Amino acid sequence: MTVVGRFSTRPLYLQVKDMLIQRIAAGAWKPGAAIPNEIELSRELGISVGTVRKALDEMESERLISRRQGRGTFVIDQTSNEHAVRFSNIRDANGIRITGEVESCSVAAAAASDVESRRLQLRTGEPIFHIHRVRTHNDAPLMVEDATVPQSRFPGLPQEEDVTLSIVVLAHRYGVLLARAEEKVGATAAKGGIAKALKVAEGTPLLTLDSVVYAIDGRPIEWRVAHCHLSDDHYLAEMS
Amino acid sequence: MTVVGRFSTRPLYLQVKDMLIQRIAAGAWKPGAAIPNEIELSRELGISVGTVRKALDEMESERLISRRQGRGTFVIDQTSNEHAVRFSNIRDANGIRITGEVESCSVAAAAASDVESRRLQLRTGEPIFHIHRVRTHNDAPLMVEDATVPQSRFPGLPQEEDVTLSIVVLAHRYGVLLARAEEKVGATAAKGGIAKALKVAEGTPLLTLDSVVYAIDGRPIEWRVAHCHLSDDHYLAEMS
DNA sequence: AAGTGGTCTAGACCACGGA
DNA sequence: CCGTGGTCTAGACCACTTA
Repeated sequence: MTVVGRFSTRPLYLQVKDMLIQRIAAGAWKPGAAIPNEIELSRELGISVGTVRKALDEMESERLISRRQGRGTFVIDQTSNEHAVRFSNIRDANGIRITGEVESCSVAAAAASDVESRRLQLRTGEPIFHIHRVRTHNDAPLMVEDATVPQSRFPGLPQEEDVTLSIVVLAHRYGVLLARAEEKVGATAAKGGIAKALKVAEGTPLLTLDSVVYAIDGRPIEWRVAHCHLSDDHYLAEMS
Repeated sequence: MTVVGRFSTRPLYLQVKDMLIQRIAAGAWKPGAAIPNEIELSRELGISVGTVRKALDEMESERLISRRQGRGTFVIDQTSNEHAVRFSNIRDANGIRITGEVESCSVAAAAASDVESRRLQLRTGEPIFHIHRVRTHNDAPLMVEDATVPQSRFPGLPQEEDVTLSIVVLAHRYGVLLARAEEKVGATAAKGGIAKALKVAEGTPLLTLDSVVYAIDGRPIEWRVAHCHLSDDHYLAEMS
């Protein structure tokens, strides 16, 4: 039996949450698998069920687990279709989130420039990867994107053949749990290589997305600048 | 003493929440005022403190109240600067949400067209108001917007001199509590009257916002189409 | 010091899902 | 039927704010 919280002022339920998050990130339970029930967890930790419940409730609201009455509590599979697109606000005509399919892709190692280190909260010169992608949807060009990620979080990335993956799936493979993203949206005129890649005339208005994805520890994981040409698709922001 | 929940299967804490929301919408407590403490509410309703607490926790997450340890629980003032801009994703250079200042404004009564009735979940022909506004920020044109609201929710609106108000403040005056909004974002080229109003050349890429604001009962309150020219400002979407 | 919300406990019973 | 999470209770003590 593990007793938590004896020497910390951090609320017990947050300590429980921290510990469970760590266990999930470490892969103690596979995605989709059930975790021990409330009673069992409370016994294991030597605390009350209500405290475990509060930790689990918060984790559910952060999309780390899914709880269903009568069935149990399950680790969410971040790589599933449903969750892999959670940081894309682009939706098809049916309102389904899409990311498109990667048509071409290239990776290069580099040192962080001033602006890159600022957006990713690194020191200038820290090693990073640049990932360039062209995405299509229904065989039509959808977007051109340039992503930057810190090498420290994705060691050995260029060896992987997985740079076509969405950041959600990629982060999952490297044991990074994602929490949220911020995306600046703008309108600019297509020009040069971007117009060519998207097969539109120069001057066509494009949606530009400048987004940063943050891990559960609050640190930035990916900075991405994308230029999109949306035909049957649209960008949908939700506010509450 | 009021006893709730005897003849309903709806969870007690949701009934409590419903009742408190109704009281707030009815103006039983003024914005910014403290509501009775947990113990008092639980005694008044003849239920446990934990149940009251669960209702209040949900209401806080929906921005209806604000709770502060040692002070009390307060009704949020939706008309305050902080909350009046909550459905605008446009931010200034400092990252502060802005809506701009209304430069010109006009209102007209009309019957809902097909598309309007669809977006606002009305029947075609139901009475609506059209509100046209031009907004500036720092003396530069910011956006041209056309809003549509159902007359049923805002009886006698044209008599008011308040059509320059944001939908959040307006809804508050008519006893409507807002919950969330959805906004389609696109990029189009400026033309005609819109280019003139925004003082930009024809063909300039503009951000178009097509948004619907929903009340706490889930029904649409406002449909708005805006064309924005953002110079020092930007549009920021947050995802989680 | 008094009053508030925040945390934590240790139960009880209910609603749901699957065997 | 059993096991799960969901609701609800009735307390205790703590941390914070204000007077």
